[in-house]
Amino acid sequence: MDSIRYISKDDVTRRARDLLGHNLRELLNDKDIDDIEKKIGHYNLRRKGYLGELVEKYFFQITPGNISEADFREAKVELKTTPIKESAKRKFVAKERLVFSMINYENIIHETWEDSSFLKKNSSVLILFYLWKEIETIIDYKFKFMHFLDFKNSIPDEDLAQIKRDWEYIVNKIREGKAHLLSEGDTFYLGACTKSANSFIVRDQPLSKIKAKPRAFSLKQQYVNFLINNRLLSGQDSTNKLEKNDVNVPVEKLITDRLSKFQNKTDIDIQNDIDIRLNKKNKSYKRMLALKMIGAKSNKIEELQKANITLRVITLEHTGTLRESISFPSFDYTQIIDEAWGESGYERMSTFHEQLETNKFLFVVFQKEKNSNLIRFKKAQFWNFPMNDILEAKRVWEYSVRCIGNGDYKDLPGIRFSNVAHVRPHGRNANDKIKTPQGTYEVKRSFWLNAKYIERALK
DNA sequence: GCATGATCATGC
DNA sequence: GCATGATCATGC
Repeated sequence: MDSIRYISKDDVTRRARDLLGHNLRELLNDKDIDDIEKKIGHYNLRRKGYLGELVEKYFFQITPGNISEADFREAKVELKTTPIKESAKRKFVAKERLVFSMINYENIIHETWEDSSFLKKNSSVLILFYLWKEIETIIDYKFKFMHFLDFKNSIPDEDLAQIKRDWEYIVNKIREGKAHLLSEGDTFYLGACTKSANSFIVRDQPLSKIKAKPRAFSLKQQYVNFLINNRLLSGQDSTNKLEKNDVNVPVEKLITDRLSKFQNKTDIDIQNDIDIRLNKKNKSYKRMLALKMIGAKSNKIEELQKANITLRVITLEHTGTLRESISFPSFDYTQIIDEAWGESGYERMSTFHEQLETNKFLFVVFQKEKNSNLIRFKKAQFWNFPMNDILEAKRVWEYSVRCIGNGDYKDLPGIRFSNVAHVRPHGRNANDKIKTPQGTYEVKRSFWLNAKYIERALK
C-alpha cells in the first residue's frame, strides 16, 4: 500500500529533486535509520544493491510489487540508483554498467523488440546517480544527479537502433540454444551482463540442455559515461563522431565498409587515396593510418568508445603469421590475489574476467610485404572473447594467482602454458616495478592473448 | 621461428 | 607522470 501517490512523472520528479545533494542519513528520521540498521544489518549497509530498495521504501514511501510493472505503477516510472565516481579528467564517470531487469530465457524467445518486456518496464526510467566512495555505507552516499531515461524518446535514434539490434542479437542467441555462450562483449550498447549472488548459480534455457548463467540487460559502462557527459555535464557535442549519410547503418557495417575500400592496398597507396602524409617512423603510424581510413576526426571515435570497443592494429608477417601477442593493462599483484574469478554477491568479478567479457576489439589487420617495408591492408574484424574459451582463461588466471600468492614469480604461466593466454612483463622498462604481497618488488606484468590464438581468431 | 623479456612513443 | 598500445631485441 502506497502512502504517497505518484500519479505522474512530475510527481516523481518533484520528490526526487529533494534527494539531490543529500544522502538518506540526512533525509530520513532517526526511527527510519534505526529501522534500516536493524533490518539489514551493518554488513549489508555496504551492499549497493539495497540502496534502490531503501530509497523506494523510505524516501519515496512506495512498495513496488509486481516485477513486470514499473516501480511507480501509476506514473509508469522505473527507478534506478547507480554509482558514479569523481574523475580528474572528466569530472564524473560511471562506476558500473547500468543494470536492468533479468533476462527470462523462457519467455523472451517469444518477444519482439517492439512489444518486449524490456521496453515495457523501462519506457521511462528515473536514474538517480549517487557519488560512490570507498568507505561509506549506502545511507551515506550523496545523490548528485537525476536523469529521465526514456528509451523511446531520449536516446538518439541511431543509438536506439543499435540497442534494438543488440537486443535482437541477444535474443537470437538464446533462440539458438546458446544462452550459455552469451557475453557482454557480444553487443554494442545494450549488453547481457551476468547477475547472480555467486558464480555457481545457473539456470535452464529453453533450446538447449546446457545450463546458462543468469543474465540481465544492461547499458554498458562506457555508454553510461556518454549519457553523463552529454546529458548531465552539458558536455561538448560529439566532435568525435563519425560523419555518416545514413544514421541507420550500424557502426560495425559503417566501419567495415569504409575500410574495405582499401583492401589489399599498400600504406603508400592508401595515403595517396586520402591525400595525407603520415610519418612512418612514428610508432603509432599504422594506428593513425587506420583512424584516417575510417574517417575519424581525432584519435577517438565516439561510436567505438560508447560501445567499449578498442581499436587494435595488427601486423601479420608476409607469410601470414602473427608474431605479436595482444596485451591487457598491467595488473596489481596485491589486488589480484584478493579477487575471485567469478562474481559473488559481495565481490565483483576479477578484472581479467571482466575485460574478457566486456571488451570488444576492432582489429585492423595489415600484412608486411616480402622484401619491402610496405604494408598492405588486409581486413577489419570486430572480435570479442568467445565464451567457449573462458574456462581456459580461468585456468591461466587461477594458476597466475596461485604463483603470485606463493611468491613464485618465475613460475607465472608463459605462452606454452595455454593456447589462449599467458602472463608477461608489461612496464616501461625493467625498473618499472610494483610491490608484491610478499613485500618485494616485481616488474609490472599483464595478461596477454597468445599471438597464435589471435591468428586463429582472425581466420 | 618462437619464447621471453624489455622498451618506446603518444596522449591523457 | 604514467597507462596504453605496439613493437623490438635477444637467445635458443
